[in-house]
Amino acid sequence: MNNKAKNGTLVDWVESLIIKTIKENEMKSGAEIPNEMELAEKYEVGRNVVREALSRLRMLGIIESRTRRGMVVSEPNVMYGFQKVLNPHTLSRETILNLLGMRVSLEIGCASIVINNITDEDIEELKLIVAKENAIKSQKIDIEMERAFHTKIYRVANNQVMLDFLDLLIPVFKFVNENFEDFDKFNQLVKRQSRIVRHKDIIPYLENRDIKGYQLAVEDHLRVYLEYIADSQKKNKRQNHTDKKLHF
Amino acid sequence: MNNKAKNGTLVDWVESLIIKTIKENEMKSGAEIPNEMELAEKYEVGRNVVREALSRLRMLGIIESRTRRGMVVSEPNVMYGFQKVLNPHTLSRETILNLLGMRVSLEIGCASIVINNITDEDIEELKLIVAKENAIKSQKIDIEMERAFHTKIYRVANNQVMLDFLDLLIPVFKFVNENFEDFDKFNQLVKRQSRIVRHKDIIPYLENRDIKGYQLAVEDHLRVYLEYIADSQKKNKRQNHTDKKLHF
DNA sequence: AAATCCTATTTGTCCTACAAATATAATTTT
DNA sequence: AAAATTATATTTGTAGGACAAATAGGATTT
Repeated sequence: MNNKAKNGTLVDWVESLIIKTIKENEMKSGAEIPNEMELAEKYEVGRNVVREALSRLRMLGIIESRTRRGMVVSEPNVMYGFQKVLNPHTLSRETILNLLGMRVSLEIGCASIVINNITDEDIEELKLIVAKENAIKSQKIDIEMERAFHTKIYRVANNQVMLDFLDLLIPVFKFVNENFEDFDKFNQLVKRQSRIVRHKDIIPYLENRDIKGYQLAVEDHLRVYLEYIADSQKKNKRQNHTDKKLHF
Repeated sequence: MNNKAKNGTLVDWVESLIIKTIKENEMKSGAEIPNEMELAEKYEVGRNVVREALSRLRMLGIIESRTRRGMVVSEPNVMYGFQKVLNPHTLSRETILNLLGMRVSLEIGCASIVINNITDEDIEELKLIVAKENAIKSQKIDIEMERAFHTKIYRVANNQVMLDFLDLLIPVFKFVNENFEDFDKFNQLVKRQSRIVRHKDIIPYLENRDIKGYQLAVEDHLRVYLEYIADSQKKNKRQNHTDKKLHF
């Protein structure tokens, strides 16, 4: 087992080899992985190196390990690693805008799936959420209601991965609202043009199972973001600076 | 620094503390992180534990480290961790279908962004791809062309994260085509209904900057998947089994 | 002032040791 | 003989020491 660490570290190398083995052998969830000492001998590295590599896979949920019982391949939650990376403060403005774009696209794009799946009870639930939304005027609770509404929609789409993904994006959205100074301008601009489509305006399309109407309504509902993204892409600057304060 | 490892391992605990610190202090890319020994002392754990935790963050791109220069926070590629987890053989059928659904939704949903951004040169490029596609009849190259076309579309959307995401999904799509026995049925069913929309059928809508038409065309282009997803969600079985062969 | 060398620091790797958990084998009890 | 108990061995989790490689920063020489 030579060809060690061509460029990166031994840990990177071992990690890639283990992943490669799992993929190439088409190992399924439950398949056993050799213990740490065996792997260390096989790859001719120290046990620490193997442990670091395995620790990474363990974090992603690719493997599981329990004392004395050894390690097995496991089915990861595909969004688990993603979550740790979604820190708006470390992401570039560009990446954040890209994520915004994905959220908007997903919501518009899943229209036909939503319409196909939605039941009358689902619609009743949505109406309830909207009713609460209208009753309370507080801005902060508004965000919670916004979330409740969209979560319900994704749940109708019957897509847990998408639900997880979009749930992780909520803090990113919040961050844009609170920290991107130029965003508020767009918010007010769109308001002035009175193109605002609220949740309650969307519901009729769901009731009529009108895919195109629903799609247009959602698009208008998310208009602010679409405009903001379009505008930002032109400028395409970075809003990211380094900082060397003492944090720990 | 008590409250050690309530439930998980020390490594999990330290990992979460470091991530927490980075988030709560709003540390930006470039901010310095204490060295391994300091962290070990701070959290009252061995250096190995700290190293494993840091190794995980390093893998995700959350931090970078160079000998003697210490470690700094860095901007991760948000899709880097995702990539390692996307092994169709370990994912459940349900998750794979969810991913299919996301791909389809993204492609339909980014229509307005695409139409807004696309230039005449982009359209010429797409025509070139389609021309090649028509010239060659081989199935295998077809997949490459399929990829080239969609990659170009996402590139027009000017969204690198989405491009990365969908690029990672390509092997998953391939897997569905090759390994989900019931998928071929749908393929042929849709073909029989002659609802097939090819890439060349899509291009006119782009030329006319017709968002709705484009959206419908893309939806039809991906009809197989929509139907397949809808059908599978009804059954919602698992197609995942354990396997204990010797792989290493 | 510039170039060179030296030293201290920090990450990367290897190693040994032991605790905790637990699967398996050995022993005792019924 | 079967069941329950105990003992043993194995494997992961953690700690800590040692050293190599790289290199930032200071000391020395040119």
